[in-house]
Amino acid sequence: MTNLFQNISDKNLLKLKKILKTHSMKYPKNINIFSNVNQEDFIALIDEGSIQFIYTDYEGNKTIIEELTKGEIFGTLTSSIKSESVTCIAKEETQITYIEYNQITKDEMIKSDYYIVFVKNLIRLLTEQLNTRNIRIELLTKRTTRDKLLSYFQYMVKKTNDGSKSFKLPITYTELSSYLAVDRSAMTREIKYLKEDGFIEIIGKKIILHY
Amino acid sequence: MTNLFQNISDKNLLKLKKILKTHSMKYPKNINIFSNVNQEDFIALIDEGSIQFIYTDYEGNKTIIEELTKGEIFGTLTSSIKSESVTCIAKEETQITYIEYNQITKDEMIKSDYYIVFVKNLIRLLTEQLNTRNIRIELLTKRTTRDKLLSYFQYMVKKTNDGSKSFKLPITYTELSSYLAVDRSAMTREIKYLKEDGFIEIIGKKIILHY
DNA sequence: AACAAAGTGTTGCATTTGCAACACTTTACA
DNA sequence: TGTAAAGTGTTGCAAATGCAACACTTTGTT
Repeated sequence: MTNLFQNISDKNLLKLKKILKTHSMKYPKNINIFSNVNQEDFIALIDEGSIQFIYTDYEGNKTIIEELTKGEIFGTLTSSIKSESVTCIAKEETQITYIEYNQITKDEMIKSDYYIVFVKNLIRLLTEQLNTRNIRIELLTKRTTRDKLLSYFQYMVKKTNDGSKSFKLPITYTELSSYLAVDRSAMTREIKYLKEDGFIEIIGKKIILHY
Repeated sequence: MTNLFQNISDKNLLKLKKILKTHSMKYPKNINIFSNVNQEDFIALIDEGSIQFIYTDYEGNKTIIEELTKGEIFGTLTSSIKSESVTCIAKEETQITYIEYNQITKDEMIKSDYYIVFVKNLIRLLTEQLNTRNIRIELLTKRTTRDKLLSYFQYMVKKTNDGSKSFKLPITYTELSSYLAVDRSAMTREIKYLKEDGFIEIIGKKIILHY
């Protein structure tokens, strides 16, 4: 996992942040971030904590569009921040560092020693995010809940990558249903069928694949 | 829409391509791109034409995961290229320019005059792609075909942005069903209901919203 | 420790959806 | 220009799914 400021020494990091004129904000749990976004384009980095982008439809139903945690970035250039029906809330106490987009490409920045490293990190971070989006899209395009689950499980096993064909679910089942965009109870039912059919075995949050 | 080489003069572009050691390939229609990807990380730019990433499941069902056209980029860092079950085919005659990832951050490149511009373009292109992914995810997480369609239509009207509440469907209905991950015939049926319920009006590929 | 809030598992039922099959239209190309 | 391929519209039917309601468990907070 790339860190936006990786390979930059602490001393240089301070200088860099000064040049970029970053500023940080702390948000308590459940607080709505960005009640009013009408500023310059910016990049936001999650220093600590995690956030959720939640879509609320005309009937009040809520869907988690994306969840970002420590180390990930988002911003006016990359997210659906501008949409009225999407709110961004802090899932826990969260600290965010803001970097104005213009600052990144100004002369002083370009001439600095750490510019290249910073830009490299930024590009890598963006491509990593693209990857996570592509993976979710691949899952969401599955025709059935069963296929979504089986694919998600396989993906998690691959990601875990200890020799075993198992993994520990890193989120709640409720969140998983939201991630896969299926009804929670219907998902629970399908998981039951998967167990009955011998595809999987579940001990708490540990899921073992038999396929 | 950002172009990877925008704001670089033709003369400089030639120099830049030399430094980056780009090379281009032409692919005829329906040809499988990347039969064997085991090389360095690279970025691929579509100069001309368009490509599709197609997922084939164990039963042989095909799903279009993503479609990229002229000006868009993809590559080992950003796509599911490595997956065995995903193939990439040229939808029409397509020319692709390859840029090895290492070349972008080598000294000679960094010192060149157009480095900043190039990197700016690259970052903007990546964020644009992130946006298109986020939008598709927002559509795919809708609970029903009706909601997917209504949201997609609204998005298209917004994107078209002539005063009218209408737009011209830029793809076939078959492709739309794949994009929204629903059965084609079921989608056609739902569109019929939407017409009957007065939500929309369709003249060929022109879709007019009444909501 | 005590309570509230969130998460989980289950089920019946209505609705939506996918699937398959078919006829017809439009598009592509040799 | 004629033929094949791809796209479109339709329908019956079976299967999958969402929804609602409920009980129970776990987690979090004061």
